[in-house]
Amino acid sequence: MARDLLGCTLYHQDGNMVLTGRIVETEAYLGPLDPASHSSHGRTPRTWNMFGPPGTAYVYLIYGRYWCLNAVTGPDGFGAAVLIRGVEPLKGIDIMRGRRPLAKTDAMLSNGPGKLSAAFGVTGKLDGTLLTGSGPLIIYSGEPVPDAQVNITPRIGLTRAIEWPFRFVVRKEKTASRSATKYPPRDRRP
DNA sequence: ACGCGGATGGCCT
DNA sequence: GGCCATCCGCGTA
Repeated sequence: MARDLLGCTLYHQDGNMVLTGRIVETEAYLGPLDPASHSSHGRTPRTWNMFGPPGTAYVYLIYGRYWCLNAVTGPDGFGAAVLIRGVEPLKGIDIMRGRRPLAKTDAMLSNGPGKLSAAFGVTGKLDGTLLTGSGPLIIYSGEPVPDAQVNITPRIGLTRAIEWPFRFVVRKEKTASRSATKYPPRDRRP
């Protein structure tokens, strides 16, 4: 699912504003047996919606400042999700600029999980909403990204299971998050 | 390009 | 009390 979410569209209707972007970087969290997954500590108040049905948004606060958006991908009650790590801004760029005035380029508006949430206005209010329906936050299919354009690397920012190759990046994307060039391209299959 | 440190607050033991 | 799926600015090259 992390692989196939590349190229999909992130859509957010925020009041009377519409923001969209193309997903260019994702990270997989495999559920309770994945030591880096929030779900590995069981269903707690914070991780409640990570155990929801597939298509649920799991939005959590990290380091007290930044919201991170995940799409639940596992079966209801299982606790697998994909972190959306990078988006190429498409619509509503002026709104995003107003929210992230320090961004030097359009790409830097949303090339990171905390950045894209800030640019799109995604907060904990959207935790638990359905991404596959007609709600304010939607992910829908877009132009598929061919395998030749997909890099697979270890995940980023973790303290456990850091070598697992579950990060997926559209190659040569300026909107990939930090450390996009840190890891060389690998086999396209984990 | 890369590494470091500070900000900052909720969650879990 | 100790994490943390982060970001930014500043230092060194």
